[in-house]
Amino acid sequence: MTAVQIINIQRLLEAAEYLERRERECEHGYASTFPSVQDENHNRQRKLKNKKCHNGHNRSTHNELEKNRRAHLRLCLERLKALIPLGPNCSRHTTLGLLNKAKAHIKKLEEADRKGQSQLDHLEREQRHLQRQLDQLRAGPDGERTRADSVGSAPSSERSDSDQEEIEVDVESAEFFHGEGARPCSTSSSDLDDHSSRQSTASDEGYSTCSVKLAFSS
DNA sequence: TCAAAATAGCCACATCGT
DNA sequence: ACGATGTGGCTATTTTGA
Repeated sequence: MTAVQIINIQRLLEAAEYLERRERECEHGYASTFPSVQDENHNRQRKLKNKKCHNGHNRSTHNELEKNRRAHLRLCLERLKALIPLGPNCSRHTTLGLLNKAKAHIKKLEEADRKGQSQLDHLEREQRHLQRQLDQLRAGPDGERTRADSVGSAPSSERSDSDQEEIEVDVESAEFFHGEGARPCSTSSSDLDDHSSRQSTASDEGYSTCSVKLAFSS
């Protein structure tokens, strides 16, 4: 089906809608304009003042607009419903209940985000601390080797066994956080079934833990 | 340019059906 | 009790015509 055919069908539907509305409005003594030609006749019609309606809206048009507005509200509510966990008895929810659940869910997400950020800060501080320790160990007790940029270079053959051991331990801890810490609030993440928020959280954590791993495994 | 008219959108209330 | 709908009123914005 081509785009032109789709447009034609769309116009047919609009025409049918118009005829139906026209027929309905004739019963009440009003007349509405065809939507697509409304723009063309816009100026001309503006000049013809509607004497039946002092505010320019006839009743059925106003009702249609109001129905559309409420349909849009319902659609938004349905979309909202799809985004929040509704629990076991999700068959029937009032509008008020749904909005309250959404509010609680947003609060929970904000709290999870705050905790995740806090853990990220803690891990970054720990990383800096361990990096300093590593630099000190490489420099040695006499301070002869002071190359701070030797972390990213190839492993030296003169590295001591204790250095090697500590690096391996750090890599393990980094791996642990990469696997387990990707979702820092794992205790509460089981009930967060919002895919988008989970994705964003996981990706953020994944990025940070990746940097931790790179710093230690090089 | 500006006042008046037209239009769009929101809200509250009433009523009806489930 | 709750949702859907009709209705009138109000305000902000846009359009029109002098």
